[in-house]
Amino acid sequence: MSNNNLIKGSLQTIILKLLEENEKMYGYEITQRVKELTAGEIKITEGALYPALHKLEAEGLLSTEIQQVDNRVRKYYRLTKDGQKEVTSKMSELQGFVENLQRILTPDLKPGFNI
Amino acid sequence: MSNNNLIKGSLQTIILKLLEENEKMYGYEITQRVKELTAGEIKITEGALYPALHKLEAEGLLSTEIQQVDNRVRKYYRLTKDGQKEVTSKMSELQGFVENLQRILTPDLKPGFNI
DNA sequence: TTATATACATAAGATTCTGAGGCATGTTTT
DNA sequence: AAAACATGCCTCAGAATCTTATGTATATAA
Repeated sequence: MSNNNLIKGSLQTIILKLLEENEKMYGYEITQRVKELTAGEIKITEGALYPALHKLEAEGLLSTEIQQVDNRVRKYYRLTKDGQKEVTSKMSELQGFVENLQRILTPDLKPGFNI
Repeated sequence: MSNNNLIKGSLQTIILKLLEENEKMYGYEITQRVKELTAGEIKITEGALYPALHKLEAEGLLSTEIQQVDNRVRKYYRLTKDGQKEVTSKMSELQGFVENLQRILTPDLKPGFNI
């Protein structure tokens, strides 16, 4: 909460990873999933989410599909083939970054410790 | 260094934590320390570092002290009392964020696992 | 003498976010 | 019935943080 601004750079990875696990999701669903997974501590704002989704789609990592549910429009996103490759890449990138962060912040501990 | 942009938001924490461990450091030293701790994988650019240091000083979290070393000027930074409190706060914030990130990205694992 | 290392700094531009607003429908609360 | 909340999409001004380039200056190594 206080510092959602740490999320910068990792939102794309979050989106891609959730779509790897769920095959297809719509925007609102993503915000709710993240909220529920983090006990309300991380809230993806719509002003961040939708532009991110549009960008990933424009890059060819996501494809979309409109569905009508109860007179409401839903825009489902799913991974393209390129998107599937990108998940792996982005995940190991983030993993590597977090490990480096730990090396800087906890100099007494060595790689592969508990957080 | 494909993605140093993941660092957004954590640079301040890195600076504060390094100063907690080392009592006083100067800018260039910080860039070198981070490079060495991460085997060259994270490079703090000067364009990011100096504005961050100035901001932390303006917020009263760091104090400075100029020293002349071999005809070269060094500007040493150290934590103020407020800065010392802030380290703890920023560290638990970052820790919490990383934990939440893990909950989102590795739904099969539960809190307190190995990275 | 040219490049690299040390050491500070600023500034334009890019990226990514927050916060506010807009539109529309359905349900629940007062 | 009206107001509030939930679902669902979207955009945009402004803030924050970064990259890349540039500038200044000294010392050392090639």
